Amino acid sequence: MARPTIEDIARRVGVSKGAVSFALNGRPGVSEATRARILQVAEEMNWRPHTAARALGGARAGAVGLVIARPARTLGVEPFFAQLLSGLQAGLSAHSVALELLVVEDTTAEIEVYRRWASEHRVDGFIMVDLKVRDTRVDVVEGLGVPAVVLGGPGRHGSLSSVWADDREAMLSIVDYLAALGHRRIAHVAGLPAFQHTQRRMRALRDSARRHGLTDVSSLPTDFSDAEGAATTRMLLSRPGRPTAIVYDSDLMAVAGLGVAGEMGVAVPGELSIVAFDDSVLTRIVHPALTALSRDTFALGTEVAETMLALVAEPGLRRDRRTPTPRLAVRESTAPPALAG
Amino acid sequence: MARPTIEDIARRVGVSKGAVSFALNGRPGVSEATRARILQVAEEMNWRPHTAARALGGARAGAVGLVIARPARTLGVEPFFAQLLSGLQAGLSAHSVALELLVVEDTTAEIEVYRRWASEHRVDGFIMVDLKVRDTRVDVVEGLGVPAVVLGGPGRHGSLSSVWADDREAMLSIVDYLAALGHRRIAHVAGLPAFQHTQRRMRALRDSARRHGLTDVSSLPTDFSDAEGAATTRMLLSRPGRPTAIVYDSDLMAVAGLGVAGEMGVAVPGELSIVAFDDSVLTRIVHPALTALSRDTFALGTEVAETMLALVAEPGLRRDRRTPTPRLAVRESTAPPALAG
DNA sequence: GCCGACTACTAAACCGCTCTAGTGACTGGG
DNA sequence: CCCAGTCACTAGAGCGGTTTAGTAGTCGGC
Repeated sequence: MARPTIEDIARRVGVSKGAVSFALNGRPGVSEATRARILQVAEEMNWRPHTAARALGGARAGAVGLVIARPARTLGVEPFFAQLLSGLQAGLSAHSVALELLVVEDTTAEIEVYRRWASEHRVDGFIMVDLKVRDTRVDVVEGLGVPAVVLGGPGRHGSLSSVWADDREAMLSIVDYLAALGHRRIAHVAGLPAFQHTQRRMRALRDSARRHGLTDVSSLPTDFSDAEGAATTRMLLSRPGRPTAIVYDSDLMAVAGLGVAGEMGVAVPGELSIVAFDDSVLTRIVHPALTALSRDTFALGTEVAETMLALVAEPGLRRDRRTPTPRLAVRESTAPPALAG
Repeated sequence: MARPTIEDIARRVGVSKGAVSFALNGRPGVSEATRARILQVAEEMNWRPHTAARALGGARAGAVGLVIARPARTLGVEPFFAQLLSGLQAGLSAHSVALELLVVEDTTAEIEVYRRWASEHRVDGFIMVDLKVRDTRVDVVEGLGVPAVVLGGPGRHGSLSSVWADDREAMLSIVDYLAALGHRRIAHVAGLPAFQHTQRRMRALRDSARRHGLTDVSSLPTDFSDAEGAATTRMLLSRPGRPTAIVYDSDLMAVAGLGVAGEMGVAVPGELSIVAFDDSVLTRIVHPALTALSRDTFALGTEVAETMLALVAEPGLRRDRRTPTPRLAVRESTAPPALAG
């Protein structure tokens, strides 16, 4: 038999389609005896629901959408995304919800996809990342009437739910640590300034510097690429009064920076301490291993997934979930600064 | 208006649903004038097809499935997958086909997902990776009657289509190069021996060694993790008569190996040459940059996507596509072996 | 012994789209 | 002038579920 439908089951059991539907969905309207028989026959015939048919009736699509606006080629290099994806997967697949993934070039295209997917009834909700300072996506998605979870905060994300880690606290802990080691000239190789989290980190750095009375502290924006991370490092290390410590907004840039230091003969951690704002194998397999802010990105993903599922189950709900503040994993790339300097 | 349907359009234009359907799908049955009016109204009303409704009629689902059997946490670290994903995305989204991604624990679960998705009519085809030596998935998917593309070959993948790069040629070119530099003791830190591509590479290495008259050449299987890559390297470097060159089956393991060399005070490339069988930013940002087999994984992804789309459009088609043999990108990690040895 | 409430079910509408069979108007050939 | 053939379009059946309205049958209470 090609693909049994509930009609086939109904015929075989000798009841109506409706009864079968009730039985299979565990809702009242059939006796326990009948339900058992129906379930048994369904099992025998190896019946599976036809998702399209279900979705047509106005029910769930059984999938959530993740749209990432980045040049497609660069997605591959960020361990963060891959980890996040894994976590999302784990959280969603436990409930048999699929993840529809799409990488687009820019925010305009991203919005277009949200519109399309929503109207095509393709997904039950959206997951949004990389929130910008003044993000046009928020309004659009709010207007779509489809649940959405924003990764990142606290910040301007309107009425949408969010899951976030405390970037500010994290940055403060890094500066505290470096200052305690004796560093007074600290540079911050930041990410795209358009992003909310970049802004939060830059602000935290400034505040912390003031608190510690450090005057030679600065943030330098980049586009998150290893190329710009390396170029910025090269620039920092070749100017007089160079920093004794650099904080990188991603592990990838930190590793690129470490490469530059090696190339320029700057000893790490002897002459330069390096801290990465993100952790992954990357920071552990290089030599020296990098001190890094270790947040469990995988867990972050599962957290987002769960929030998403809760929202889908109960529309109108709003949830803001703060994940544990990441802690600093101290490795070999940080040490007190050289006395000269 | 909530969500316009073709019925709404039909009413507004003053024609029947059928006519609207014909017009919107560019098939004959309506005059050009009517078609133009319908398209215009559809545009005005911002109509979008309801994918579920379409799929219900027996048409396309508009998505293809990729199931990866790996411990979810490890997915994040392989640049290869992320790159591949990007390429797939690019190829599919150009035709508005979505990618349904699922990470499962093992092959049994993977097969279960294929079965479920096929019977749920959720996807139009499957993309399979990591083919094993005797892979049970092939038979199952063949029996499902859903088109599938296998990444990797040439090998046993039954009647399924495939896209592959020539691993054998690639390994031969690496050994040729190392032999030409003067290396005679070469080790190969391989991946999981259960995989077809691992077997092909190991066989190629053996054959090539014989051809070059090299006797001290061996392959050591690992699980592809950075941990086992590092451990194997440690073992290799600490035994007497250690290799002067190591070929790693992935860029991640190569970088891990480089870290071990640094830790053990073995100079690269002075005392040890390192070649990675995969390329990504990883190999370029470390210092020294690694000589690597550079295949365009992104392009591989788009190639797979196109093959998939062709198969969906024309069921029964079978295509075996060989991609360009990857070429060796020589960087700083390879040099002639030290004279002493 | 009748009414109302409840149970266990059936029949059929409905979701939005596709596609086939059918219809009326027009055209052209004999 | 009639008939076949084409064209442009309509009506409506189906796809596989969910859901609502309706209907027997049973039971309990007064």
